[in-house]
Amino acid sequence: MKLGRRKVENPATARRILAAAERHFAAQGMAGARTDEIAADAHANKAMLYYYFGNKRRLHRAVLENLFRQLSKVVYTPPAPDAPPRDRLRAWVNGYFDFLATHPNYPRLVQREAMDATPKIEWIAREYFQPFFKHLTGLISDGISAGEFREVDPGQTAFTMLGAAAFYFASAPVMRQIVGHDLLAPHALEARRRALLDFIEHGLYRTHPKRKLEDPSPARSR
Amino acid sequence: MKLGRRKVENPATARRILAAAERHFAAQGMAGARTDEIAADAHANKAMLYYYFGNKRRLHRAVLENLFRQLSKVVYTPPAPDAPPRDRLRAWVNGYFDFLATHPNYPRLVQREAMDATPKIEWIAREYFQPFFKHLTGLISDGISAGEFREVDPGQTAFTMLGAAAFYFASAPVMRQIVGHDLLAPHALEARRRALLDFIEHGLYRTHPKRKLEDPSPARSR
DNA sequence: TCAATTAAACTAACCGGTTAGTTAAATAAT
DNA sequence: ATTATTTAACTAACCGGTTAGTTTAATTGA
Repeated sequence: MKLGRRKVENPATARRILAAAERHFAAQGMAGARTDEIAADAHANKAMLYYYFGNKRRLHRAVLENLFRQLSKVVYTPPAPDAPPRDRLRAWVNGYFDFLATHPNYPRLVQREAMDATPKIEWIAREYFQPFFKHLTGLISDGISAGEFREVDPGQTAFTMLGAAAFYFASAPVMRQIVGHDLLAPHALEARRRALLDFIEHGLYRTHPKRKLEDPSPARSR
Repeated sequence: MKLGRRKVENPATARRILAAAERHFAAQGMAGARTDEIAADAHANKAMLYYYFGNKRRLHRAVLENLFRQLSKVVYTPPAPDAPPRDRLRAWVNGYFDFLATHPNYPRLVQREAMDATPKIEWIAREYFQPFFKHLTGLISDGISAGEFREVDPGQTAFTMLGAAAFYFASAPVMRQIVGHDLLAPHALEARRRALLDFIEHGLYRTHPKRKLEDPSPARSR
């Protein structure tokens, strides 16, 4: 027999706090973000932050895990498990790119963690980065084995791909001042996606698909 | 004319503080770094920090400007101003790579600034990032005009190159946990340099130089 | 039906450790 | 002597976290 007010598992306040925290942690970092500002931004009392998340560090961790969970759902699902490596890699890049584009706080949050020298984030490396990285290098290795890719070092190539993708998003705040337009605007994003795939392709493939200049290519496989 | 002891331009204490601040700001960020710890790391009293640099923000700025100044000297000097674009770009990449490798704090410091949304860093964008970026896109444009490079978007290609280079160094702290060895060790750095140049080359060049598998290539042009 | 009960959700005010920044006085160099 | 340099001790403000208490609403019993 239950008494009292029923507990709702994910109340609006907690979600607002999580969303505000995500913005503030991405923009200012864990040390720079202010709990008062997060609470104000979430239209909540500061104590609610501690009521729902315990302390600042656990709130920060909740933000990261929430994003990692969403990323995992997207990036590990092979749309065509036995398609040629070339297509599987392109699908992976597109999936990752879509995630970055729709979660603009993610790149800065993880880049901040990646730059952190403290061992406090070992769980991130073990739990999320490691499988993520292994998955990508696996895709590249498959392509090499199948003879579709040049005989590159998969790890180095993964670094290059991840850097080329993440840097664009993580640096968007300043780059806006440099190139004069918003890097996250829809048309800019599509241009970036195309440039990224083009560069990966010509940097990785052993055989370059012939491309007629005036003939529009068939619809991009996503 | 005796004016008493002239204020020395760059006394040992100030240099030690600057070096310690560079490490701490790179590892913890502006907000996370502690002035007491910087002072202790520099074997100086905290007041010295304020005596020489005024306040924390100006110390941070001094750290950045010191690095930017060093970078400018390296990366804008064309070793062969009328060499073919291909060689000039490779020289540029090698110069930038060398700077990153010898200044391991730089990538994290600038990445932190690049991710910062505040307008407080406008001077960085205008004074350093903008010319730096323009210079690189200029090199790429030259290569396209000369017919040596594919007809890529110079800005997008610059993003890719910068990201591929910077990400490796900025993420070195975590990546060490993921790949199991130190990314900044000398042999790892040389492997990275080769992989980076190889990827840029095959991603950018219209004509791929033939390469014999067993024949060691001539000494790398640096 | 309807007040009593109970737990969840929320708030305002406060606390205490931390941290950027200051000061006054001593020491070193010329 | 005079000025640059260095130090320990200090202060004011900030900020993460707490607390004591209030409000809201679901449930229950008569």
